Amino acid sequence: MGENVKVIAVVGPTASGKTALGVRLAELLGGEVVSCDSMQIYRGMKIGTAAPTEEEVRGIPHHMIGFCDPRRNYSAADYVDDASCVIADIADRGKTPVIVGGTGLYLDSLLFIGSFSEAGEDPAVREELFRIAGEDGPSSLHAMLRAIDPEAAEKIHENNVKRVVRAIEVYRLTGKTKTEADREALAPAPRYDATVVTLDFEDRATLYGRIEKRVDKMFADGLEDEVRGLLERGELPDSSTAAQAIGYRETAAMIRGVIGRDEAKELIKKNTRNYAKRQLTWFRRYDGIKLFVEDGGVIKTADELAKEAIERI
RNA sequence: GGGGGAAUUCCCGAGCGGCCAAAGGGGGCAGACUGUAAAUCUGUUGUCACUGACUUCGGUGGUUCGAAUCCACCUUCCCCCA
Repeated sequence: MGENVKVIAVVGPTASGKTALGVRLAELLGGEVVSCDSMQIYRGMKIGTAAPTEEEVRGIPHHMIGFCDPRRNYSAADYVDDASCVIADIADRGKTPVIVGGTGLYLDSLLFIGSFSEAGEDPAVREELFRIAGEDGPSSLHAMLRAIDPEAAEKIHENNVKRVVRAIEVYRLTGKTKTEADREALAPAPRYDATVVTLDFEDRATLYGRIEKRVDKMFADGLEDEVRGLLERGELPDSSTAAQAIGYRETAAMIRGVIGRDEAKELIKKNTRNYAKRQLTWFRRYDGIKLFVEDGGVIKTADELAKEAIERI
């Protein structure tokens, strides 16, 4: 994987039309799609993650979708390892990798962070640290971090227990502070020659309307059955990353009778809106090509967007 | 027809004479993000000429140095008796 491998990345909030644009770009450029989505990774989670369908794919090969057991907790580091191989392979065959997805951390990791530190994960350490936070309060845990890595403590809010835990975990595992480990892991140069195309909306209400429609469609397409199946096969344990996915956690709660159907639907819509907002915030920092999906209130087609993008590459 | 209760900032909801532009929650908006990331967390949310001023707590009029808080009437809603 040389730095001169050219890739194009299509990013944007959920329901912005990334899939169609990605496919169209792949058609126009002679490429294959590499998904960058932390939940489409998992097997058997098609409807709720809006994974591209047979019809949407239009014969373009798609990678990094539906291959991981949902009981397994995939990570950003796993993604970089796997996606790098896929991209190298596509490039070797003389085709253009088109990265399509909405998971900011995965995209950053793949495109801009050289490598991860050698510090993996240790469930036992995490459990212990979470216990401390639970019993003595988040500030105690944060104080622990401050003692070993003041710089990280400065950056991480004490209430953000997950991150405080990770920072201490890195130290426990490697003897190096998180700050040191991250510094070492940063590569001097990005690993690809990447062009990032960011999708956005002039009017947020348009996006929200699309989200609403998409969620209704998911239910109509059988989201409930999909989730029930996962639950019955024991493939969606509460502790799994997959069980955190929007649409799945609410539907699971509905199936268990914790919330009603309408409530579940509304919750999914709201959570998806909030998620879309976070994605927008993340993607705003990228340089590259910014495309608005609408033009004076009219939604552009994938073809129009693709041509606009190619012109500006 | 009679009796009782309630109207609070986008929503729910506390406040019951000064410390109230008004707790808390929800929602919205903005931000952070290096192995859980569709996760996790932070800030902000009446207006402005913003360490201060101005307009808000159903409406009108009172009481008071001072009212979202007390009184009168009006409007709307809820409950009980008929």
